[in-house]
Amino acid sequence: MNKTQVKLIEAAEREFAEKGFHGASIRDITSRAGANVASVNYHFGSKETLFIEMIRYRLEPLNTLRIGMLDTAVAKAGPRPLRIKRIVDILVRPMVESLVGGTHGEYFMRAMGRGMAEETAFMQRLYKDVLATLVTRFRKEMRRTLSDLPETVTITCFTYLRSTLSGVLQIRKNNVVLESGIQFPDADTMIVYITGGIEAIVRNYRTKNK
Amino acid sequence: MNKTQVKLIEAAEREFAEKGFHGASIRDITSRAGANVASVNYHFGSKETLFIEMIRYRLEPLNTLRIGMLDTAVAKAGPRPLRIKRIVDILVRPMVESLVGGTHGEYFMRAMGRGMAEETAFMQRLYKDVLATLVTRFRKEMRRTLSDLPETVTITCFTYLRSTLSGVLQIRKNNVVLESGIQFPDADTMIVYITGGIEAIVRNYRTKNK
DNA sequence: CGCCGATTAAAACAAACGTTTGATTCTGCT
DNA sequence: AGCAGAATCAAACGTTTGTTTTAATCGGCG
Repeated sequence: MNKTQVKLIEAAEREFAEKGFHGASIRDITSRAGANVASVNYHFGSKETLFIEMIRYRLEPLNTLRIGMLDTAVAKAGPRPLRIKRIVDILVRPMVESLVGGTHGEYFMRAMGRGMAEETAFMQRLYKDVLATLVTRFRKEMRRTLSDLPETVTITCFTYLRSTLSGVLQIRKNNVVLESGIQFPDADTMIVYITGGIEAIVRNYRTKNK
Repeated sequence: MNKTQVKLIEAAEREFAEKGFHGASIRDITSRAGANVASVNYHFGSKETLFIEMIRYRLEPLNTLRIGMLDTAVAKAGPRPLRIKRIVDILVRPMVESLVGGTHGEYFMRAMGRGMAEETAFMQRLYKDVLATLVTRFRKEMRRTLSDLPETVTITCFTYLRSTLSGVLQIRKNNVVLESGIQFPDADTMIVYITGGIEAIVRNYRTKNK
């Protein structure tokens, strides 16, 4: 990954974040990066691949970090399954904190959120390339924690977790639509919210089928 | 709203749902509607206005319904503030059930979800036209329920509620990205989840500041 | 029928899009 | 210095975009 490629990726983050995949043009991106129009196609082959590589560039280290954290947590817990809150924490915190921290984080997350909301076709590729391992790994762990419940419940919980995450990702710091008093999320509250939601679903299921 | 206009709106719902605002073209929409390319500009003035009118067409009745339900609930409760679950229920159920019910609902919701994720500029108009009243009304009610807490907590709760909602809206019945075992949400579980999340935030705040 | 405003149809519009080309410059190595 | 391969550049490619224009058609009313 050379200098121009990184400049292009960083420009792409901002443009995709602000305009979405279709809304941002290669000319916007390259001129922001101070590069030639042809540079995207030269270095990445296509606009789609640029998007994918942009995701991979930030998400791959993040995901290995998360899987690492999950592994050590599991190792430390021994035979006991992890608590819901722990799983959610590992899944959410590194992501949100990288979002609040560095300048790029915010743009990247929104770019990803919008891209995932927008596209259908080529997102399969992104899923298989960068997300599949993470999702199955975390779902397996969640399954172990909720082993007494049917799998559908686990899936439901995971669906809401993902929806909340992707919904939150799309919030921009100076929100336009939601204008009056939207609050940029911090990791702690978000974990509390998601965990609370999941535990409520579990509780609800248990009392209904006891 | 004449026949052609309705046909255009229904076609727009599907196209916008499947391709997003920028991804769907006027030619896609008109040819699906069996109308001429010029019809959108003749009847609605522009692609953007078509989108706005499409939202208004479905959302306005839904919102008056929701505000009506909230009013009667408040009237019945008398001086007592509504419970969180009640507020969430009224906000979520009519929406999700119109989504699961009629054929159009699903497309419309996804179209809205994607549109809101995509756009920045002209969504302000949509917000002021169709969403503002609803949001402030419900937030006022939530504020009354959580009156012992600082307003920032209410805002936080409402932010997560909105994020979850918008995240869930974007789920498509046959999901591609999330492929293996995503579950289309039902109103009940969704209400349980959101309420559980909000109550967890509230609980968390109270124990920290007791 | 004959007229008129409303609607539809086909064609053309300029602008913007992603991508390709071919020449030019830059870079590292012998 | 001189060469080869990589990178950059301006220019142009063919499409597609939203929108406009102009002519044809429709529907109701006197």
